[in-house]
Amino acid sequence: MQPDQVIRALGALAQEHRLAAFRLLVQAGAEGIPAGVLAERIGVPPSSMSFHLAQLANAGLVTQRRESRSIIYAADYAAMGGLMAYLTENCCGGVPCDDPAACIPPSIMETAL
Amino acid sequence: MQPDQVIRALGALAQEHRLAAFRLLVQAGAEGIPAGVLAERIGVPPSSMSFHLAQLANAGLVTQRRESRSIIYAADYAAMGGLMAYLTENCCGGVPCDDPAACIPPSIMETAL
DNA sequence: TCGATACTTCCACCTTTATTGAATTATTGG
DNA sequence: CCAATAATTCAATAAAGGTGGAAGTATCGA
Repeated sequence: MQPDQVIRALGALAQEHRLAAFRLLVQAGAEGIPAGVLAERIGVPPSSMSFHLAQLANAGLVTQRRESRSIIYAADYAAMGGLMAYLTENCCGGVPCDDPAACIPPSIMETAL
Repeated sequence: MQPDQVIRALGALAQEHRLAAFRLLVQAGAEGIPAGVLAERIGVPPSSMSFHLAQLANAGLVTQRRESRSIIYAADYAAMGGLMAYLTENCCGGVPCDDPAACIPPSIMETAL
């Protein structure tokens, strides 16, 4: 994952409404959620929701597909995994670690949760 | 970790120079790196570096301590762990998972890396 | 106490991002 | 084709974020 794409992804998630939308999509799974439903659940006008979804899509965090009149958005788990990997990369002083949970000491992990 | 703090953390990382600084600090470990060294390595003026470090500190991602004339910054692994936990929370449809690597299907994980 | 070093704070300027109503495009049922 | 539905694009505005020189604060050595 390129640094540029990582920054776009982080920037996309660093916004109240987009973070809310992404989490709803992550929970929804492959089935996804139509744009209108997301707008209603989050409580923003359709035009605002569309703006935010475009940002998430541009960051590669979500996919979109048309289904009749609706456009259905779904979380892209590959992108999410890539982001996580980038953030935990080198987290033990340059030594790549497969398991972030093991990379960050458990004692610290507990206080963080 | 509160949503508000998550957004601040994501926003702090969603910037070229700050992401670079944070990664250097993550690799440096508890020893940390002085502000001036970070500024030099990243290639930004001291005042800009100070601005960015303040954002990272405000987000709780880094700690600072004075050591003689230098102010030394270090990554806060607890905050990093908390952020990771928040992002992977509910990533399997509401079921909390201890191990994000297991949560995201391995096949997808590979294509992401 | 002076001068040098290491940062931070302040300030003005500029760029980017967020918000919404209104207009536009795409799709479907009658 | 037409009206209704679902979303997006446009445009104007407001708010937030980034930059870097200049001035201010803290620390140290002589």
